[in-house]
Amino acid sequence: MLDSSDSRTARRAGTRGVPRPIREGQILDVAGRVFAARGYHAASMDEIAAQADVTKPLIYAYFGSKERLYVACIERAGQELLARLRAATVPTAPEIERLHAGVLEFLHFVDERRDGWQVLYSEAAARGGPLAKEVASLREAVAKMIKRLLTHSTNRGEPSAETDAELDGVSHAFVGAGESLANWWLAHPELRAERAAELLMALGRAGVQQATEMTSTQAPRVPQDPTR
Amino acid sequence: MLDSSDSRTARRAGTRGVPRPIREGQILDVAGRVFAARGYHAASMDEIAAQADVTKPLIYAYFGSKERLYVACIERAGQELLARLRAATVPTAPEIERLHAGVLEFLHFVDERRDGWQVLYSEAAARGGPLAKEVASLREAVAKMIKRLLTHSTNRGEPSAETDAELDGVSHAFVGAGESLANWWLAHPELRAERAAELLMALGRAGVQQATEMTSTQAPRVPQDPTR
Amino acid sequence: MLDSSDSRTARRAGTRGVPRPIREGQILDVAGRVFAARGYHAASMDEIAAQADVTKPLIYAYFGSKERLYVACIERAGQELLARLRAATVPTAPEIERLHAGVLEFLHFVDERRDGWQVLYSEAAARGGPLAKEVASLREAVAKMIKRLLTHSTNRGEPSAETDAELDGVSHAFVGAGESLANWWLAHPELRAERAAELLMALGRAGVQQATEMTSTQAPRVPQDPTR
Amino acid sequence: MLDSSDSRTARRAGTRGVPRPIREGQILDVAGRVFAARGYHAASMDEIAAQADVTKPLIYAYFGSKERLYVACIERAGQELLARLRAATVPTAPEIERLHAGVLEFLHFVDERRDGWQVLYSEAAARGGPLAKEVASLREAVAKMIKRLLTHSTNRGEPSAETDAELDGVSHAFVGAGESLANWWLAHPELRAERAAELLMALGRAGVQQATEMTSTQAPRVPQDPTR
DNA sequence: GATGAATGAGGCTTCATTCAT
DNA sequence: TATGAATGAAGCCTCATTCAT
Repeated sequence: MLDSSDSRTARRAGTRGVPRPIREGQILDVAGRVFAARGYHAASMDEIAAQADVTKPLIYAYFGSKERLYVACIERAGQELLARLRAATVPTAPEIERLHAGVLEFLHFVDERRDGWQVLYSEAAARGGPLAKEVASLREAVAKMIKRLLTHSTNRGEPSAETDAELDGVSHAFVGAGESLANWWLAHPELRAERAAELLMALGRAGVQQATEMTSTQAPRVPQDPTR
Repeated sequence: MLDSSDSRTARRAGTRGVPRPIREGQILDVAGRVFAARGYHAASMDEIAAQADVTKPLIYAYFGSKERLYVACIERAGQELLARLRAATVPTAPEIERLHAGVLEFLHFVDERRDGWQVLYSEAAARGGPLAKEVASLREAVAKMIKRLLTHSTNRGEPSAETDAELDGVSHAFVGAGESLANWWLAHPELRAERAAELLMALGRAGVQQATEMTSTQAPRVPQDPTR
Repeated sequence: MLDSSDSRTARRAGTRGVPRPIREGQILDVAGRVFAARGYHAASMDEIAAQADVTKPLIYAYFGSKERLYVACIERAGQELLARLRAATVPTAPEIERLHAGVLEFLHFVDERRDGWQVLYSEAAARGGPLAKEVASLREAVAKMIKRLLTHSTNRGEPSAETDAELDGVSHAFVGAGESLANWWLAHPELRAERAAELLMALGRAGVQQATEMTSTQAPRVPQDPTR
Repeated sequence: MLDSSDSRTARRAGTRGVPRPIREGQILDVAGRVFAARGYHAASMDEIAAQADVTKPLIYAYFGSKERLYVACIERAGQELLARLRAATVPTAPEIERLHAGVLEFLHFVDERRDGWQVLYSEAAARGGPLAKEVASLREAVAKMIKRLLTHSTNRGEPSAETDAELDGVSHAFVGAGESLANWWLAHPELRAERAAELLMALGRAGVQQATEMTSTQAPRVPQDPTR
């Protein structure tokens, strides 16, 4: 299945004496690629070691376990994503523009760092173990960012507990929409990033609208048909 | 040593002579639960067999392989979901109401058949093998349904190729929004299904709006701020 | 690996009420074919049952075990071979002609009953278990027939113990030559059976010659080059 | 329960840090013995590992699979046999002497390396898979050597296509005779190797004679009785 | 005379992980 | 800083065989 590259026979190039941080970087790069390509469970330390041109004991010396290696990958990609989102959404701009900028930045991240993105997304739904937690908490972080944007853009005092839950819901829905669109987009590059962002923004604006209604009046349960 | 929880001594009740279709049902039930709880890779045939109170060879006799068992689970849950969606969205109603009914039905499905839903969602993003394919094709089916709703609700002839791609994108975004909201909702049952559906519908309406613009005029790239 | 003919799903034609001896015959035919094609170990009762259009319990009712089924196959083929050899080598003819007739009959048997032959030969060399014994004893029987032919054709009283061992050796060598030629011949049918028999006979005559020398004088250890 | 022969408790001496080539040798030795004793299918990796005082994963790391381990055994024994045959049959000697030397060397090989020989012979006839192929191709190699000896000893230009096939047949017959005699001989060591070789040589000389006739004139179909 | 349902046992293979240098 | 050698545990799968009708 893995070609003929038996991990035992793999001729190692034998780069020795590389300083630790650099090696860690190399390893994380490869690990990210492999995890993205195969998913956590199906990825094997053997393959990662072979592709990183390093022996397994070294990986264990540096990362301790497969799980910790995986977490390190997620962390790296996740922190980068968060940082880019933060940097892109300067607080002085109007909320709607911040959202737009964030969405665009997200799409760029996905585009540029396919592997990083896939590793984040691929196990997003996997259950069990502490693996899911790591990813889930990242989604939570992004959802929180979105929620803040939604809330702030309609500043009318503290939302009620019920309204707060609904805001959470909308945020998660929006995050999911972004993920799903991003994944579809990876397979359909004919759509320009700006246009893809537009599509998402349409949903975002709907979210803001919804949020506005929710925080102002008790939202009507059956809104009249807007297409009328 | 006498601990009855020894995995090697797993107590089998030993119901014998059960007709095949019934056994298959039992097994699928259990398998769905286990796959949902652990994910495909982490689930073990041993655990499924033990919980189904059956020996592994029987499962292999009936389903052939772990993968085929998994596919059977997906198929069952997926077909049920699709059927319910189709039944819920009677073609005579206005598009927006059909969407609303579909969304509601989806949430009910998720609520009633947590396992069925989780098994569908859990590996949605996993890479490799025919496993992802099965799930992906199901998503595609749902996305197609959504797209049809979006398109029909704005009847203005054939969309251009570019517009068509955008409709695809919106549909997938919407599907992702629904999945994500559903998953969040499972952990936050304080929100009533009707309200959750409302939240999604807000996004859906935005999608319709977007679709309307796209199919009528060449959509303006930078729509004016709706909050103004 | 076995096409899609899962033994569980195989639609049985459902011939019921067939008298036992006939069913046994059918089963033996199929079993012979399968054993010949796959070898004893690789052949599975499932496949035999499926191909014989019978359920496994029936085979067990009739033959008791896989091993006994195999032995039955060997026995049937072996007895037939021995019977044909005996019938072909009428005792009144000169020894050399009897040998020739036997060789020819053997080749005909191999030709007509490929499966029967293969099942005899295929495990001829396998070690372990009582399986090898069955085949080995058959070879022994044939070797003894050969030896008798060799001995009788050079009647000069009782051979010494040492000479007797050598006669055994020659006989086994001749049997092996026949088997090997037969197997080669199956893949090279361009050679007519009569001609193949001729080839073997050349070796046989050499055996007789050797036997003659052995039983008459003390055979010279280094015979002069006959090509000179 | 405290029986030390519990297969689950198989005492491993635990020699660690043995260089790979040496371990490979040890493993091949054991594997050859086990394959020879049980045949390919009946041999179990568990037994081989236990007898080699090594764990299974090591064997898999070094050989990849049961089949490849088997092939490695065959290759080693086969290459040794071929090498010895080549070394023994120096090209300067007359053909008949080369044949004699080869036969003797073969018997010595069988005698000294019982296991090596048995592993070569045991599955000689087994059907299916690449296992048979490996052995078959070795037989072919030996048959070719024999054929060359037969052909060269009767130098009369190119044989016709028909004659060529017959030469092939004779060669295979001779190979089979040798195998069979060798196997019989292993159980009857009272015969000295030189004498056993003599027996085979008698057949060999017959082969040469036959070859001579074939390549000179159109061989008579019914040669007169040589015992006359 | 025949079967659908079921199992105990065991085989091959792979994986994450460690030891000793 | 790095590795060659090695393992415990567990997973998937298949097989010959039986029970109950």
